[in-house]
Amino acid sequence: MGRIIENLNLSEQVTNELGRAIVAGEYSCESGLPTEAQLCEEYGISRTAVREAVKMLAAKGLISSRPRQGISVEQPSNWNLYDTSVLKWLLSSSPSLYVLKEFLQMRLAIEPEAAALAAEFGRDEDIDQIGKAVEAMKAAANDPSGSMHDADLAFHTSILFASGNRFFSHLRDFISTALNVSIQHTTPAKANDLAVADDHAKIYTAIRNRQPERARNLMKYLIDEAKTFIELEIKKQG
Amino acid sequence: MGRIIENLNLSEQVTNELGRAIVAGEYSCESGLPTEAQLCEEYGISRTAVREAVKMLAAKGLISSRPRQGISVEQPSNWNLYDTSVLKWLLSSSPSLYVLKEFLQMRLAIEPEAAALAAEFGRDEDIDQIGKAVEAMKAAANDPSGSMHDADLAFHTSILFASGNRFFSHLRDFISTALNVSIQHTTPAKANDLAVADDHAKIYTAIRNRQPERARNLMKYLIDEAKTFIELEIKKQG
DNA sequence: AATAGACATATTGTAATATAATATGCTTTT
DNA sequence: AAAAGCATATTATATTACAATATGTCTATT
Repeated sequence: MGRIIENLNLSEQVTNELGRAIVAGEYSCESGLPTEAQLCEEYGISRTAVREAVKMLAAKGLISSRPRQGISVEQPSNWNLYDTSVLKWLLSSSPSLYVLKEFLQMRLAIEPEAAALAAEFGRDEDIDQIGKAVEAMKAAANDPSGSMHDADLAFHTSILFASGNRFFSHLRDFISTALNVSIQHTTPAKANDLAVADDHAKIYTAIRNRQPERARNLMKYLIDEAKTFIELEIKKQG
Repeated sequence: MGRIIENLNLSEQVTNELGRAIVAGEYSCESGLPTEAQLCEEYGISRTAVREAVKMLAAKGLISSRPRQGISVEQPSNWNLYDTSVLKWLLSSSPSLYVLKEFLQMRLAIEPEAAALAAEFGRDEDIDQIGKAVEAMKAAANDPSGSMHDADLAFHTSILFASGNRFFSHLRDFISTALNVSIQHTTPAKANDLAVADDHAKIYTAIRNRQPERARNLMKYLIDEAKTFIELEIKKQG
């Protein structure tokens, strides 16, 4: 109420708040959600706004509503995890180290294959974009004001795009989120930045030289390192 | 499995129709969509229903709407391809052989890794489910009345589930859709059914015996065969 | 003539209210 | 005790009204 965050209109705000609450487990599958009328009162808004929020959450697989029965929470296995909002709500509620491990397992499946596809089928102009990202990483490694993080993101998303496969490209938000979480758990060792940039450059070169197997293996190695690091962290904490 | 209530309410019907039209390219990014008022008139329904449909489509990343500007179509790269509805609309409009190739590239990334994860971390009771699917495949191979297709689906989804990773499990609808499209393009060679069932059984055995690398490779081989077949088909037609 | 500001206008955003459809449980009937 | 029917709670749909917000046009000032 008091604080105004947002470009978001009313129903989007309610969607956010309800989505967060559902993913955080504040409403269970059994208990369900309050009725529309109750939600109206709770938020002090009209039924129109509530219903629009309900429809949006239903579109993301989080809830379903039926007459006389009310609004029920869908099983988590039906939630659309590849929806950016759902992912955001999930990260804001789960202990992120475990989610991070799941992220890395997915990245290990996706990214080496994407690199191989980019090397095999990628269009030259799309591969140029990977090169630009590598240059930006090198620059950021030398210049502390440059954003290594942004360049890193650009590198990985440009490879997904260069794969020429829509289903890979579309995972850019997913991978970006995974990288963001990764960063939060990685001690910023600026000294390594140049070595990291070099690892990335090697992948670019393999793609540029149309060496799918080499690109795949280098990418696999890159992510495996991060995974090993995280598994150590989990062992420490748990 | 097939709990399907084809009983769509009004806003869901409109969502379907508009979603299909958008994905089919009947509304471009530039032209945008008709105004809410026009849609009301076109479909002969109230603004409530139209707005709810618009909100659902916006939640799936297909459109966005702003005051005074109207409803605009988002760039296809923003569409949530991992939404079951969006996938359905996509398949109903695209030449499916090409989409099928993209599907298979994704499956080649996901499923071998999922099989390896299942072998490494899968819970025994989840692996049992894979075994049951294999038995069902064998039974269907001998008994023509049995559904090979359903058993095949169950096999692949149970491996995703046994991976223990939510992001893999959630791709079950995606993989199912891919398999369905595959089936449509595969000549039903009932004679091979027993051999096919045997290939699947080997993967199950590898997972059961906790051999991640073997499981990965066998699965890779299985999908690669389908991919090779499809690439031949594409060469024939194009 | 150029530019800032005011204003008209079209379109979505929000609200309020009314009625219909639909399940669920209770009651009545057999 | 089982079946039929009714009451009721809840979402589904429709209608109307007004608010908020951009966009373009017109006006006034320089």
